[in-house]
Amino acid sequence: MARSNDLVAQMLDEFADLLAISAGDPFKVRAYEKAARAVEGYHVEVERLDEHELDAIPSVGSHIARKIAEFLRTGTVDELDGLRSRVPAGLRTLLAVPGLGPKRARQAYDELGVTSLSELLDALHDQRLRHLRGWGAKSEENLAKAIHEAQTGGGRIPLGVALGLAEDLLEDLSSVDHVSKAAYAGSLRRMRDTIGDVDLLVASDHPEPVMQAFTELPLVGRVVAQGPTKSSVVTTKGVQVDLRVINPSVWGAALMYFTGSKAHNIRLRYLAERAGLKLSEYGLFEAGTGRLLVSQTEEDVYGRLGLPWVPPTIREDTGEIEAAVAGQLPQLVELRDIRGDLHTHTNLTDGVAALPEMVAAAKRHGYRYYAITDHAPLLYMQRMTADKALEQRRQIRQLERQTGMVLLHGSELNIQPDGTLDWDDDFLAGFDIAVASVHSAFRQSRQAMTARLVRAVENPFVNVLGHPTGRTIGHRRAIDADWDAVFRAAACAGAALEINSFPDRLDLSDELVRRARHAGVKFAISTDAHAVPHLDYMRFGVATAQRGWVGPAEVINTWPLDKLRRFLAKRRPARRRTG
DNA sequence: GCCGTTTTCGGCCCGACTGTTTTCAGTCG
Repeated sequence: MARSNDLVAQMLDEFADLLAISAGDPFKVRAYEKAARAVEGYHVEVERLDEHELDAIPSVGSHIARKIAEFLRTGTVDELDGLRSRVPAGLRTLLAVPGLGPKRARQAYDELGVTSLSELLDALHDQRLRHLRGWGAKSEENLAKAIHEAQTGGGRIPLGVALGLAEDLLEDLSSVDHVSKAAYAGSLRRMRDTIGDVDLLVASDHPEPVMQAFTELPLVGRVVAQGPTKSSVVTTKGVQVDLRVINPSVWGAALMYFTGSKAHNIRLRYLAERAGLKLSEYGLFEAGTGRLLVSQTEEDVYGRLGLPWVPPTIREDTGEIEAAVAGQLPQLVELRDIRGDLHTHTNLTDGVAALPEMVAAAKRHGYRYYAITDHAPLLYMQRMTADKALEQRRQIRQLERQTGMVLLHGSELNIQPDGTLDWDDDFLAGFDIAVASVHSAFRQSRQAMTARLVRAVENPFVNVLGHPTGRTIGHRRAIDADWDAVFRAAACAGAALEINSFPDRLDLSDELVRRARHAGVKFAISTDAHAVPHLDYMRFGVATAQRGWVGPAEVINTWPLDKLRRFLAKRRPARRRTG
């Protein structure tokens, strides 16, 4: 089930949204948002805390602590119910439209009675919004575009959400009688960045009770179809989940079939056909006699086709079959290869955990080294200063001595529209590592953006280009640049490209990763963690790297420390003594 | 609503960008 911290954070976010729509005190709105982030990232499950302990969470005071306690006790909060009754249901969903905030959502409701996305689309269609104060034709046009983009995102859900849901469901299913194996398949197992519906596979000799249990799970909102071996449901949150129950003896063939991709399966069946065989979800058979040859494990089936087992993350028919036939499947980077995280934040800027907590968590992950890369001054809202950075460096050195862990003091710099960065060279030279990222002016022309990124990666102090395209999945599209030119420049200048593991970023994307490889760039797979639980996102970044066919040698944070240090240092001019 | 070695009251993330406004409001990061 969902972590209690996430449920509480959702509750507080709803509080903040409804207050904002009700034109409440903006500082109060922010207080709820801040508390939501603090709870979400808090290292202890809030359901285990009493009101006094809740109050001790930074950014949670006595009032919010009381509301959290009420929520955990009763499942709701009186004051929130009151707010809900005063704000039309549906109005809140409009805040998810990029570019539409609480003020304008409220205005559309007050003056046009708009309470839902479909009513907003009607109003757009009738050109009624442009007559409201502060609106015009251009705002209508931008809004229509934003809605269109969000919708053609296609109802797909981010990998991280789908995986969490699948794991919750599998945990429930595994405890059902007669279930011998349970796994997720489909695009989720291939770790695509977004997932259409969740495919689950269960091995059992008694399918009916398993199906019955599945359709009665608490997460199920609606049963779309229910049969003895296949059922489809829609969860309470609107995600479609398909379950297939198969005999344990055909596990391997079924898992292959339901993992896909469709294109990969078609190629395999073609290979089988040419060898006088027939491949289906029930196994690999002799075409003439129909005799079953293999079906139990994926390795068995691939093996009988004359192929090594193909990792699910590359089963897209983009060359993996040919490589497998030739015995040249790439060695892919694995989570266990990762020796450290090179992009993380603390509460010195917009993280929610203090430096010692993050370092302790990194140590629990078994990392050999760990970089702290808080934001730099040009992201004004973070109020970073040189003094703060130096004080943090002092603390880091002290923590290194205390924990015996190798800590790299870094910074996440801001790439300005002209490609320049925060701080001067002397100050930059004091950092162990610098990640440079675009945080503003996302809509420059391709030419300007390319020049901007190239200038940034060519800066001798820049080691990693952070979340290179700036996309947030389902929300903001990638910036426009000549990526091949950027990749060439990065490879030439010795700057690594980040594969940001945050599930709504996954940036670079698998496709761009593959292109970047061809330019010979190195990668840094990092979490961009803003809280302790975010460190677990590493697996999403690793999966994205795998989808891009990346091997461990190409990933700088699989390297031993001395090799990593040489990579980080080699581009820098000899450091001038600054006294 | 949260928070505090300048404050228990009075601040609170600050600037860019966009489109609308004839001087600024809303949204975003």
